[in-house]
Amino acid sequence: MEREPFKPPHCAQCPARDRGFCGRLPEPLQQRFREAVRPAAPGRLADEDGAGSAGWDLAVVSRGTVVVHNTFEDGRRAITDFMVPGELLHTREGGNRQGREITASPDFLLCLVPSLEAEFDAADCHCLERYLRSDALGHIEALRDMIADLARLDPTERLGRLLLGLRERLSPEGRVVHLPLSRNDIADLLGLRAETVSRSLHALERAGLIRRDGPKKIEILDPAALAAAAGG
Amino acid sequence: MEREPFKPPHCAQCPARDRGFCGRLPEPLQQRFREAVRPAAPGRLADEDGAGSAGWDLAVVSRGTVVVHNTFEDGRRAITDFMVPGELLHTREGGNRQGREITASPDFLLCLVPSLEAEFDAADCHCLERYLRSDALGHIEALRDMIADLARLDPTERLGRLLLGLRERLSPEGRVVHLPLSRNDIADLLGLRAETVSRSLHALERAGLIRRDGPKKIEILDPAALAAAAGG
DNA sequence: GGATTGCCTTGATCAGGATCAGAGACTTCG
DNA sequence: CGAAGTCTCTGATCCTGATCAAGGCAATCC
Repeated sequence: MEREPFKPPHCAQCPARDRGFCGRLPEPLQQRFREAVRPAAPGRLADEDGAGSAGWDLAVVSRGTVVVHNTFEDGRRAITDFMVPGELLHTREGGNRQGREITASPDFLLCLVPSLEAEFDAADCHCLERYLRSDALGHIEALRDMIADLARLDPTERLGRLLLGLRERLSPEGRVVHLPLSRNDIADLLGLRAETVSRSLHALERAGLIRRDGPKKIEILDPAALAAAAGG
Repeated sequence: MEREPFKPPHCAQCPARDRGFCGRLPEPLQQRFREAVRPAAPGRLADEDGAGSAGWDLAVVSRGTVVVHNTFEDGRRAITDFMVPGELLHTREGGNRQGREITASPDFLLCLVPSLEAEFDAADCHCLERYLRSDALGHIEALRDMIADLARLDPTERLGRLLLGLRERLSPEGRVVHLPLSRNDIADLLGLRAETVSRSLHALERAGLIRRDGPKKIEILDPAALAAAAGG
């Protein structure tokens, strides 16, 4: 039986300790990674002028939800991406131009590695870079799926896929999803209005696919049927 | 005055020789890259079962257009991404699951590096990995912008932004854009129908923002005004 | 407690893009 | 050359989701 790997206090308390990016790293890199990572909650995640975009080489969401959104000149808003605990926060320096912002829920916490080269030897550094790129490529595919959903699915189908995606990311074992976003944010994420989100949730409930318990708590009664009803 | 760097025959003939990913590499890595890269036109870019997805570590589009599309169970189709000459083809092994495909125009040509580690020493390899990740992060931002457009812009605005984006990617100096996609493909890319694409092009023309010369050749008369009319 | 505020839900109406239908332009092929 | 096919464009109609409007509910504040 293997020895329990060393876990610094902040990792021991991390709700996403063994899931997500950290959990996917191979031992013993995972152990060294746990020692290098530092928890932090930057006052601002990113400035509008792009200056504060990246004071780190690598950031993992530990607690809370991080949201990426674009705002058009006339005020129209769209949420273009979001990350939950365990997921890498993909950004690059100077990436936050006009109208692009990154915000987070008030309780958020990040795990940061300010400089890979300062914390790891060349081999680990190289290995981490490959993992970072692999994660980025996976993220690209997730964004492409989002694009397909926005282009071709109706509101109820989009909502169904969002619920399934959230379950997979937040509680793969259970059937209850706690929505980390308000109706308005869900609308901005799915290209809808809040009223339509309400109506689509109602439709899913009437179809016997979900059950609602308050506005945020949603139980997926039949994941397979929900997936089938949401375009496969 | 610097000496003209060595360019293998296929690079000398490459329409995107100094642009895109290759052109952005620092000398002398660029030169070594040119020697390592091999032109190829794989019969199939990717299999449905994911087997053929990546027989290479790195691929740059040299000629033609590469298109990523999703198909839903009932036949609805969406183009989720596309690359033009000079751009990196971001994919990862096993990435092509059910309903996701990558295709290319008949004249396409890729530049491949089958294995970074086999072709470059550790330092160059590491440097290339960083460039690859940086490019992937830039691509993530482009996809996020696409998501915002699909979520919040009307058909004419989406088309305007597509035209501006194509100009920037294909001919930054000129004002004429040659559409690499059919009306149907543009519709699948923008979440519309081909009829709506036609009407929106007509609307842009009537507004004096573009001039059409055949279905594929479009002149942008006033890029700034077009940008303003397309949500900023 | 009562008032205020923010968020969610429901109803009625309206408009924009999908859908249906058909015609013209260009290419391919016999 | 004509025929068939594909692609593009235009017109008419319909339907879905946006918009406008109002009411319910919970948390916070005085």
